[in-house]
Amino acid sequence: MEAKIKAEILKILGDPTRLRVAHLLVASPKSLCVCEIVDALKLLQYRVSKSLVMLRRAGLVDVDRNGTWGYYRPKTEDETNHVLFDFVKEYCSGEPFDADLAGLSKRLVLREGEKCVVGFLPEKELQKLLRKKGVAA
Amino acid sequence: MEAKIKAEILKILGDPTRLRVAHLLVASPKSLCVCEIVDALKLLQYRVSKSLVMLRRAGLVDVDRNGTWGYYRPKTEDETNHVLFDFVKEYCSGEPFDADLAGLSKRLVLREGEKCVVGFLPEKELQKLLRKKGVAA
DNA sequence: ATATTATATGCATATATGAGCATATAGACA
DNA sequence: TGTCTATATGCTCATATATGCATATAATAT
Repeated sequence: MEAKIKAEILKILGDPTRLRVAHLLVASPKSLCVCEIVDALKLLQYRVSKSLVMLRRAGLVDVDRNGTWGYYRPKTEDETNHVLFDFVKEYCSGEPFDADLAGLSKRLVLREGEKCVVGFLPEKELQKLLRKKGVAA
Repeated sequence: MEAKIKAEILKILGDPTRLRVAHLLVASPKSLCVCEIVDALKLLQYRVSKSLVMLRRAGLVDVDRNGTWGYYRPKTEDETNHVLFDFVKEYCSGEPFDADLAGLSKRLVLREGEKCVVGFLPEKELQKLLRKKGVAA
């Protein structure tokens, strides 16, 4: 039954953590690795990791692995997903989604050559590195 | 937290029965009473009734009561819902959603003066009444 | 080799949810 | 009043899910 699958997918998005992760990926112009998502959303690593597993199982996201780092992105190859992604982008406005995106922009400053080169950091450490890069915290 | 509420709403839609009911209401040009939904979707009355309660609690649908009959409709007064409804309409294509709408059209033939005048019917009874009205089953 | 780091996962437990059935409520009408 | 009938809801059970923690895995760096 097709309704079961479609409902299943909505159920996956029906959790605050997963919705924030999905929204971040959908709204981000770049693939993101787990540590970047952790820092942007300020969530525990295992929570993000588990969310990504479920989003992947649901066929919503995919990962390009690059050594230890995994770069996640919305699975746009699947035509069916476009409607869903457009919706997520429009539906997830306001807080905390805006703050999530702001957190992500900051964190992405730490990339070097389009690559993630640090893991997830305690807030203080992140601020310090950002100052070093000359970015206002 | 706003994400919690938005996720909550998606979770409500994340169940096949509720998704079918929601889609039927969103796609229907008219408010529908419970018995019409039951016949269109061929589900048990208490399942439809419970789904409607949850959709109502989530602020997605509303009811105009008319004696024993309750006419349900998507709650469009809530601006936030428009994005959601547009999505549901687009996302819920194919089966069983198309068949649900077809079942609804047939059932709506039984209305008299825009009002529902019969409760939910066993399949045979429904067919008989439709033939009486001169509609191909 | 060893240590470190990024990411994934197993497990225990508490809680939530769905399915199914019986029954309550309340309006309509004889 | 009493009986239909449309709709709502209470209850129980089985299953599913979320949470939190500890730890596994596997690539990298020293």
